[in-house]
Amino acid sequence: MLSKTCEYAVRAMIYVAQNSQNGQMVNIKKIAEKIGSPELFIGKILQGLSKRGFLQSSKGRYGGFYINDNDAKHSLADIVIAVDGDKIFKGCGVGLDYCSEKKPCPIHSEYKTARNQLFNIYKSATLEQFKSLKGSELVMLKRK
Amino acid sequence: MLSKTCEYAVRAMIYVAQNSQNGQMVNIKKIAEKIGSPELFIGKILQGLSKRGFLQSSKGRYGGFYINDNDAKHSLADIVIAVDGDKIFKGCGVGLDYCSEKKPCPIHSEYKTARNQLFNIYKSATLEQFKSLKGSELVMLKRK
DNA sequence: CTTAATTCAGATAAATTTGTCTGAATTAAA
DNA sequence: TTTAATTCAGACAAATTTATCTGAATTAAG
Ligand code: SF4
Ligand code: SF4
Repeated sequence: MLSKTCEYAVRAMIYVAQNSQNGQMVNIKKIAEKIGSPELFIGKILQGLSKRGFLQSSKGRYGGFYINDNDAKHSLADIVIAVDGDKIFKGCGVGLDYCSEKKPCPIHSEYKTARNQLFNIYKSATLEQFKSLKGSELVMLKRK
Repeated sequence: MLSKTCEYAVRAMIYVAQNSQNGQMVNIKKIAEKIGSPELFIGKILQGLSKRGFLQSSKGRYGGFYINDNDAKHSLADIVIAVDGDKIFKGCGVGLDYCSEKKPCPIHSEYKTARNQLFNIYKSATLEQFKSLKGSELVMLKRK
């Protein structure tokens, strides 16, 4: 399961991607409102991702965040790993440090398959894909 | 991803199940040592599960915990849900409150499939299965 | 140039999860 | 019956995650 920080990050990135067409950008206030997160918190999160090059920011009045064509190539998995690390995609089903392929437990093989599948889902879902969902097909990114 | 509490719980339950043959029981100290958890913490966790009927306890000197044939029918999913709730098996891939089947996002359908598969894995892995793994085939339940 | 709105940086605070302490109750063995 | 080892209950503490505050730097518009 994703951390709250990571959930906010993914939802925000999707929202920003969807609202970055031709020079458009969005500010923290709007983002927080749309994804249902604390304003200052998602601010911090995006500032971090921005520093690491996952999205662009523009300071000063009328500034905000946006995602260019290159940024939009990132997958949800990229974001998840950037924020939460890869434990969710690589970790053991019962919390052991390393998957002991030598002496696998009963669930090991199946668990690994399911985990890989989960990874593939997040990995093949790019921001670009979400970007192309417009208007009525726009996903509701706010909880409840 | 499971909480630490839940990981300890699952590993402990597996260990207790594996060491509950014909009247045998194990105490907290031994369990903690074998699964690599803080002693008092796994104590608290098992006391909770015991109250809820997931395993049996015997107080006083030479007491400890054990899992009877009926308890051993429980699946890992039962334990996970008891400790962490079912969010991990039912929740949304990006942290929304409810899966909106009406307007699904691009990952919805696949995500749901993977999530269900994960559930089935934990659900079909019973303590009984682990119990039958003895001796050299015994799983290493300690981290690292 | 001034102003207002924004990102940014670093400190702080609140909430939750994880872990510990203390002592009471229980029990089997000696 | 005494003793030692255990579970149990409830309070407490530490660590981590989540969230907020404060003020500085930046920038476009007027
Ligand atoms: S064999 Fe099972 S318990 Fe061991 S690392 Fe793999 S998933 Fe985890
Ligand atoms: S459609 Fe996607 S975002 Fe919406 S609830 Fe389902 S998994 Fe979550």
